[in-house]
Formats: sequence, structure tokens, C-alpha cells
Amino acid sequence: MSALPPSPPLPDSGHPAFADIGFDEPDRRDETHDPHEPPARPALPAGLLANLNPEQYAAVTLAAEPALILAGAGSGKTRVLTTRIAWLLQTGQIGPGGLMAVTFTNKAAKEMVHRLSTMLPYNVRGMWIGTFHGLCNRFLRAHWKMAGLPQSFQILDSGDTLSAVKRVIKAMKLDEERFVPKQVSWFIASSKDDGKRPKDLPTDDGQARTMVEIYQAYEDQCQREGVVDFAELMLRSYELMRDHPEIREHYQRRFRHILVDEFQDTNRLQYLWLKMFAGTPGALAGREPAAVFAVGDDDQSIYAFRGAQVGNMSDFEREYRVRQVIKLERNYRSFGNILDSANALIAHNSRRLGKNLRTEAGPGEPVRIFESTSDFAEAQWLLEELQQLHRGGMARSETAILYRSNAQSRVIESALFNAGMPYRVYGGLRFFERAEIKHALAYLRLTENPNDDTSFLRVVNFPARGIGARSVELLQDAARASGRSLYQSVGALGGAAGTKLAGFTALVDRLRDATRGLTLREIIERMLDASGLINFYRTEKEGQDRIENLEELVNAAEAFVTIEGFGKDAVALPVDETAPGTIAAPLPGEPEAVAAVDLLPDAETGEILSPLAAFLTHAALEAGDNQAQAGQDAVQLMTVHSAKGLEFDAVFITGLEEGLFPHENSLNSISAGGNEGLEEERRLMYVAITRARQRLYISFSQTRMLHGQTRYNVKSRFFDELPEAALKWITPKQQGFGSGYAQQYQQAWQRGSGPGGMVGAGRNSGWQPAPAAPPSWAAPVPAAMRQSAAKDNGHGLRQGQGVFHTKFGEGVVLTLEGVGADARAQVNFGRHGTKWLALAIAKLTPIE
DNA sequence: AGCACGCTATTTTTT
DNA sequence: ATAGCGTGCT
Repeated sequence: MSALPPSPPLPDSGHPAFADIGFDEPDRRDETHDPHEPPARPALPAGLLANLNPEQYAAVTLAAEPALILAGAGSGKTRVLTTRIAWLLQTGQIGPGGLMAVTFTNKAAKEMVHRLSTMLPYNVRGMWIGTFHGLCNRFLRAHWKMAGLPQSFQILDSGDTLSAVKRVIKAMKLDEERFVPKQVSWFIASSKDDGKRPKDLPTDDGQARTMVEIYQAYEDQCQREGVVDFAELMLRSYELMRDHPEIREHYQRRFRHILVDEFQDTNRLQYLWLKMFAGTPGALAGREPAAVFAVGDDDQSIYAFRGAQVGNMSDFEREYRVRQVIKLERNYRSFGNILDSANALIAHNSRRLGKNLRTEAGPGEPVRIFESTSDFAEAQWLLEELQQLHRGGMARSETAILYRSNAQSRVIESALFNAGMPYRVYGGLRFFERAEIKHALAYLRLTENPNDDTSFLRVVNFPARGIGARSVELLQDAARASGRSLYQSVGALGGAAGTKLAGFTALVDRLRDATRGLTLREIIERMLDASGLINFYRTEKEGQDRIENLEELVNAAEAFVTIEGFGKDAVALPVDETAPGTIAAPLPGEPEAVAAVDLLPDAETGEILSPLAAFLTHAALEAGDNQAQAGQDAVQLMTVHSAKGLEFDAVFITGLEEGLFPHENSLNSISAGGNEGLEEERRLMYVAITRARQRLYISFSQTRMLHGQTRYNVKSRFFDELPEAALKWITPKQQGFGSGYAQQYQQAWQRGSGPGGMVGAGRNSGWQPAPAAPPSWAAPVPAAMRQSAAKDNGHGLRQGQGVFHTKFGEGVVLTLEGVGADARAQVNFGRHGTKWLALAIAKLTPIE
């Protein structure tokens, strides 16, 4: 008997193309097994399971039932995930069409596919392995009609989303001061991430009601224009599953194994989405839910600020009655002192699922702690230490400097730049986010869908063709009045403006007609020429880089490939040979750099998305690398957040100061369960520490330039939570302004020309500023007061002086006022806040 | 249409 | 300090 009946046909389907494409081929191999009775363990493919430790082995070979894997940092998480997939396939428990593996980032998905392809003798690219959003896209392309979308719907990135929101606010004639586009955009995205439509939201007060109205109007606008934002991809897929039992049943029967990476980072909607695909225990008539294999680490949950719910882990455990919780605690990355530090630190968090990393590698080097007088001195020290490591034979790319906030990179970059030390900063503009690329994509999108108003507005007058803001406004009014797109409304305008606009739409039409039947490369080349983009940048002084990027876009199109079929039958096709029915030979050697996507066929007709539409989808879902200075062996600079998932021989964690790390803003979010904000900061520090293989350095500075002013800082409380035995304090005894590092740095700074050509670090998309509250942790020191810095007021104190108070502990003097019995001092006690003290009463002992 | 000035905000980020 | 953005001027 087969416990797993073949998937039912989709409603109104039965079109042969559906199965031919392999998109939804039911897995016949399943029918020889009963997945609910664990199959006898077959002979293991040679080498596949070799060298797994007992816990890894247990996880990889778990029976087909819901499981939670608590995978500590460096415990071989990706290996377990990929080996399990390979094992499931090779033991014949499931076919390549019967499982789904979900990650958060394209990078992780690619890594998984890459590793799998080395484990399995066939092409794995056609499988349902990808990011949440990538899989949603695939799903919606198959069921676009039922989802109420046009077949070639476009995807908005966060920039597009913001401008779309701006247009809505303008159209509603609302005050942008009261309804800040960024905040509104964030509100809409978070509502969607919570699974909520406008009708599900409270409208208690006027402000809230208007916000919901904007949300509704934004939805209508997106629907009219045929575009979806990132959150919409998830929400629309979820609702489609929820509201269509036949679709739901189809996919629930199909995917018997669902593997989820970084489960601790899932938000509410993503968990709901997973439950839809897996089925909820007890709610399925006589069926078992899919075997969800959730891999995560609650100690590495650092994205609560963008909606991640660590609670999904315990919810999953409870709701799916997980019997198998496996902890991977053996660390293969770091030496003992590093792990001891990580363990001791994270032990200060409450409500952990509980995990302790261990290694057999021995203690290794101590964790080195450096106290510096200024951020300049800290940067200079970093440079010298890096030079020493490099002289000792360590590759620069194996060394990383981590910081809590992007603003910290500047001073470090200056020091490295002036010394000629190659470095690479993560976090700049991504390829597909560059202005010239967005312009080019806008033209391409208009040929696919002229009603895409976002794209229309972006390029209607770029390059300049005499269509001013006034004309555009008239056009928008006409469009609004008739409820049609800008493109459709051009005819309604007369006069000179109407003529020029008609010229633009004619250009779009010409482009669409002229590129029909051309290859992707030819389409893009034609567009670059006809739009005038290339010419525009040729005449620009700074246009050379932009032209190179546009050429790179042509290359990306050239390398664009789709995958057809599953497993052994899968072939990679250059996208221009994918006319339905044609089969091309696999690309020679299947280069790793290839940008592979799916054919994205319609579930009913099997009709494949045009190469151009598929490419545009790809561009939207994968913003591309941000390697500004790739190639060279360079020191890696990044925030702690972006370091997650990476590892280096030597790691420098900088700026360990109260208010900065842990960050002041995080300390506000105290909930019933404790100080959630602080605990997330601690997890962040835990992530930072566990990036290091051999050497770990942690530094902090007494003073730091922030927002143009010097701030006096107290060292981070996290130092108190590290095991003294694992540490080595390497700060030179004698320090201070005008001596040592600070002075050396000053000279280097004056000599150098400053950091030219470095990558801009500022980049904010969902984050919203909290109401401005003056930071209490490191009050800026007014210039007038600074004069008193060197002056002694009779109490042996000066500004910047370290002091000790019996109740508040260590602090730094920020300001001094009055003399004699009246003398007062403002002291920053870090976590205990900033206080004014009467020096006649308070017992302050100078330290250092 | 393009530039200059002034204002504002400055934790973390992927898709 | 400084970058990005909106407004207003040439």
C-alpha cells in the first residue's frame, strides 16, 4: 500500500505541459516507501556519512518526522542540512521533487546548491531549494491567475516600494510630515510580515485610521500597476494556500520533507507560510504533516528588530510535537579560549533553549583586550596589529574588523587607507541597486509592462527629454482621474507636454516591437542604445564607471541561465534557448558563477515566462554582490550583523563601549520577559566572538568622535561577563593624548589625503528613527566646557578622568562645575546612567 | 533644468 | 562631521 498517493491534479489542469516541464512531477519513488514507517536504513553511499560526529549523524539520518536541530555556531549546520538532503535522495526516501529547502539569503541558498551538487551525481538546480522570497516567486508564477496577478508581475525592491508609497501619500494629498513615507512603508511591510491586511488592523484614532487607508490605497495602486513588494510575495503565497484547499492539499502531499535554515530568524508570516506547506498537526484529515527539519540557533537570533520571532522555535516544538531535538554543540571552528568567552557571555541571557559549545582543539591564544584613548588610536592599533599578523603569514582576507554600527568604519578606513593596507567594506550599494542599473531595468520593465508607473516615472525624463515636473504632474492627474496608468493616460494630454510624452511612449512601443524575438543580450543592448542611456553617460564626466556597470548588466544577461527538469534529467539552458519545447545541452562544466533560475512555468498551461521577464525577476530578487574592491587580498570590514555566517582566522571586535555595544537604543526595549534589547545585543556579541578561528581581539576606547562631537565612554558591561582566565589585557600602561598611538595617528592623518574612493556605508531601508531622545550614555561635551578639561578644581578631577564610585562603579567625568563646597561633576557611569554628583559628598576615587 | 543652500537625522538588514 | 534630501534661486 502506498501511504503517499500521487499528487492530485491541480484544478482545471491536466495540461500535459505541466508534467513535461518537471515542475510538479509527483515523485514515483515515494510510492515504494511508507514514509511514516522509517525505512530500513539502506547501505550508505560511500563517504556521504563518513566523518559526521554522532549528533550530526543522528540529525542527518532522522526519521521522517518534525525535528528541531539546535545548531551552535561552527557546529557544521550547513553540512548537516545538505547531507540530510543528499541522504534522503540517495536512500530513495524521496525524489528531488518531493522536498523543499528554505533559506533567508541567496548566498545561503547558493551555498546549499553548490554543496549538494558535489554530493550528488546529478543536477540539483531544478529542486525547490531557495530563499523564502524566491520560492514564493516560483509559486506565484505558477499560480499567477489564481493569485490575481498578471503573468509577468514585477517585484518592487525597497527603494521602489518607498517611491510607490510616496506617490500614494501625494495622491491622497496627505502631509508628508505627519505621514513620513519611510515610516508608512515600514508600517505596511511590518503589517504584511505579521500576516495582516488593512481590514485586520485597528483604526482607533485618526492617525491609525489614515495609516490603514494609505496601506489600502497602496495595495490598490500595486494591484493596478501589476507589481508586488517583497512582503507581498510571502503574504500573497500564504493566502493563496490558505484560501484554496485544492492547491494546499496538492503541495502538502507533494513536499514530504521541508528543511528550514536559520529558523530563529523566521518572522510570523514565514512561520504561517511554512505551516501551510507542511500542514498543521491534527488539522489534516488522516494525514501527517510534512517532516519539517528546522535548523536554528536561538543564541544567534539578532534580527528581532526586523520582525524575527525566536519564539517560533518553541512554538514549532510544541505545535508539531517535536520528539527529536538534537543539539549540535561540537564546534569545529574556534579554539577553547574563544569558545569559553562565548559560552560565558551568552550564559547571562535568560530564556535560552540551552546549549554550550565545546571543542577538542585546545585553549589556543588568549582573547586580547585593548583599551584605547581615542577612536583614532584604536584604528591605529588595529592597523599595527593587522600588519603584524600579515607579516606573520596570515592572509589579509582571513582577518576581519567588526563594529556595531556603520559609522565606526570611517575612522578605521582612514587609518588603513593612509597606510596603504587593502581593505574591503561590506554594505555598500548592491549591483542592481545602482542608479544606472535601475534606470536600465526600468526601460526593460516598461517593455514588459508599460503600466508599471514606478518605472515610467523613473525614466520618463531620464535622460532628459524636456518632460518637466509640471508635465508629469498633469499626467498623474489625468491618470488618477481615469483610474488608468500613466502610459495609458498620455493620449489625454494635449499641447507641447502631450507631444513630448507621446514621444516617450512611442519610444517604449518601438523598443517593445523592435526587441521581439531577440536574445536577452540583444534586447538589453538595443535598449541601452535607443533609450539614450549609454550616450548620456558617455558625455558625463564621471560616466565611465556607470558605463562599465551597464556593460556588466549585459554580461549578467549573457550568463543568465534557466534550469529544466529534475535530478538526473536537469539541464541548464542559456535563457535564450528556452523557447518551450527546445532542449539545449547542459552548459559545459556548469560554471559556479552562473545565475541560475527556474523556468517559472504556468501551472496550468506550462507557458514559460519570457526570458526578459525572468531576468527582471532575478534582478529584483537578487540585488547582487556589493564588492566594490574585490579581487585583492584585503582586510574585511563589516558590521557584526553582516558577519553572521562568516568566519575568519583573526577577528577584531571594536567599540566595546556602553551605549555603543550594547547600543543605547537597544536598552529601551524592556519587556515582561526581561531586557529583550540587551539580550539581543548580547547575542550579537556572541555572534561576533564565534566568528574567530584562531585569534580574537576586543577593543574599546575612552573617547570617540560621534556626530561631530567627542564622547567620553565607559567600557562595555560585556567585559564583566567574559571569563578572566581566557583574556589578556594588552593595553600599554602609559597612554594619553599627545603620546603614543594617538600622536602617531594624528601624523599619519595629516600626511594622508584622506580616504578617497571608499564605499559609502549609509543604507537604510526599513529602519525608522525613534523619537529623538538625547543619549544619556555619553553626553556631548560643549566646547566651552572642554577648556576645563585640564583644569583641576581642587578635587583632583579633570574632564575625561576615570573615576570609581562605591555604588555606581566605574565612570568618566563629563563636566565639572563650581569650586570648593559647591563643586559638582557630571559623571557617565555607563549602564548606571549619567549623574550629577556633589563632590563634597560623593566619594569619587580617580582611577588610572 | 541644474545647482546651491539649509535642514535633518545618524543601530543593526535581507528579500 | 557629514551625507542625503527638499526647496528655492538663477
